[in-house]
Amino acid sequence: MATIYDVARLANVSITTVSKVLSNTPYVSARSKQRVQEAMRQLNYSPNLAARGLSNKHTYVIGLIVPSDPDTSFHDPFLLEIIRGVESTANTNDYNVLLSMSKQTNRRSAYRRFLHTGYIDGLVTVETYQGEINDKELDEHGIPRVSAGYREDLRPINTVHCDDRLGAYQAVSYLLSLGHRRIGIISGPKNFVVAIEARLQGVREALAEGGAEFDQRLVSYGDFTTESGYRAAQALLTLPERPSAIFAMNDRMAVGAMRYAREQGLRIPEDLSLIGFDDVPLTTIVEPPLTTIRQFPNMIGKTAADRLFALINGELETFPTIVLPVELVVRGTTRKCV
Amino acid sequence: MATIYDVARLANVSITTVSKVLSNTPYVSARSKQRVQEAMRQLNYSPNLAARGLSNKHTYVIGLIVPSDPDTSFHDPFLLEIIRGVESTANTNDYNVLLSMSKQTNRRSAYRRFLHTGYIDGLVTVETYQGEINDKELDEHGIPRVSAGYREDLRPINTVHCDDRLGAYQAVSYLLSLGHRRIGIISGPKNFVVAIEARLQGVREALAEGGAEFDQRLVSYGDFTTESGYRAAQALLTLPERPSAIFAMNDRMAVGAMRYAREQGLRIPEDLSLIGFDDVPLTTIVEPPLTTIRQFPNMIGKTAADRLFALINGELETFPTIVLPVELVVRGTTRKCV
DNA sequence: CTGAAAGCGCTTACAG
DNA sequence: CTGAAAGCGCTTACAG
Repeated sequence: MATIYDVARLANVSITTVSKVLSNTPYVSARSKQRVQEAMRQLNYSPNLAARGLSNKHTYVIGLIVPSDPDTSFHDPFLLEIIRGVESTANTNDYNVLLSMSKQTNRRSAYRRFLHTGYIDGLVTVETYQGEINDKELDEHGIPRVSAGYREDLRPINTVHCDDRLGAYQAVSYLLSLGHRRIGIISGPKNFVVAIEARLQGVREALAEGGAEFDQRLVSYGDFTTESGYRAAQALLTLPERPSAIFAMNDRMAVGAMRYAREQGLRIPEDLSLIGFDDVPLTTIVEPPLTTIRQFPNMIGKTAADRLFALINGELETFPTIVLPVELVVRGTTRKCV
Repeated sequence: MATIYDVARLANVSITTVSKVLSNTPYVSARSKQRVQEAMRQLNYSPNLAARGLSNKHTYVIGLIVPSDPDTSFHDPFLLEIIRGVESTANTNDYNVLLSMSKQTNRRSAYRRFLHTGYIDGLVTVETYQGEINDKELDEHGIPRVSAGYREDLRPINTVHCDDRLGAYQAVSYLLSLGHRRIGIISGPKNFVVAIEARLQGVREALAEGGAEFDQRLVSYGDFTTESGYRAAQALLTLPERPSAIFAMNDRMAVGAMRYAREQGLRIPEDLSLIGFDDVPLTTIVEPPLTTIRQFPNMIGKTAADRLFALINGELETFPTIVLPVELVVRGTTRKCV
């Protein structure tokens, strides 16, 4: 592998000059510049990033910490899109991304490897359950960081997520517009970092606006798995006065609910309307395809990375939470209440 | 951040000595060793990897290049498991992993960033379509590399994948044992790197052994998406003498086939048996749950990383293809032929 | 067992 | 505009 010395020798200049054309400094003669560039091409030269980082204090890599509890694998497609978003904008900025999916127990060591070894310039974290990320530790370290995806507004800075409140509001408003009055809610778990509270708030607002009442008995809690959706639907549909529609806080639980309803001989959407959240590929695989609230995980990843680079470059000291749009996608599981 | 100088000063030794205890060299007095360790703890010291790498020629990071064509997102859960496997064994070896999911067009620059910047000690690649990876370029570079997952045996070294032939053999043998004689095959695309040929070979062997004939008209080609499975099933089920069972080369196509069959009023498994490949979560979400051939992507990732470290450490010069087990998982879509 | 010194490949004041 | 020199934080012969 060619080094800066090889280039300098071939171009007949000093390594300082080579370094200057590398960093695009203005004060280099056109002649030197051209010769250096020619030499670089001939030698197929790329600067060694470790060396550059050592003198630079920039490593040109960011860390990406994502949860990987196999039990929460429900979010795979969503998660993968976030990763992909981060990765693609990192690439366009000539940055590499170091990935950590370590389990809870290894989290600490992931931090160590990432932070204390001087390997990264910044960090984006995707959180699901509370307590996964140690804010204090990270803040003390002082590394630029942005939190992407699920995170609730515990910390109203440097985070980007979708408009959870609005999504839930749209879902319930739509059901109300179809004439549904008794609307069951399948919520996510309370210790989940995803904005359960924000979504419930959206539900309440829609209900209030539609002149319907929020009934706590119509709220059932799941853990985002299909099975928990099945059980939650069971609780909801065996109520004395069963709901005519259900809004589930993710698609998988909606699918679980769908299965339970079917087993009970309920037709969808004739006897029960159903609406999910996320818009993962699964929604168009089930029959009928699931009406849902779409999120844009790729955009979440891109935005997070973009802001992180602003932080790293000092263009930003901090930034207020960025809330990304959601949209209602009407498919086959919703229908007028009869 | 503390440096090796800080530690040396505090422990009252030279940095050489600190470096020695860091690398666990035997010839250090117990006393020095203890003092150094104490100092490291007090300062919360971690060696700077860029510096170490610079003098070492080891960076302690491996690259992971995976395909990310949105169109092939079908493999997400499978892919994520491979990534997770690689990452976890990298971690236990104190290695970090640099991820690249660049699109085809950016592939080259991913290589550049990874290889020519001296950032990685080794590489694991996950390939899907032919031509995604430039073997020649990589071989010339001479970096240790292993290919994981889908890759066909074009290059019978340094690759790890599942036993494609056996999987297909098991699927078809099972259908034969249920009395099926006319068995439709929904194959993957021919330009896919996955071992389509090996699987077709397994099909032929099973058929021969069962005294049935291989009929090319019963083979339909899809591209691994649900939609292509739907269309392939259409081709197969409108044949003059329709098959009583179908083996699809992935679960998504099997699900597409399921949908088409249903639309035609065929009951599953009463009128048509169906068997997939991979065993992704989807299999247990559809109704009835899909009989399939299970792969172990996490193990593929782990094994690939493990072998890569052997390559990096010089314990191995090269290794012959590692073929991992598969297993038949009987669920609800297969039944005796009547 | 211990440490001074050179070197890994770059960048950045600094002097010319 | 150009280049000699110091320094980034480590490791590794080498001499003691």
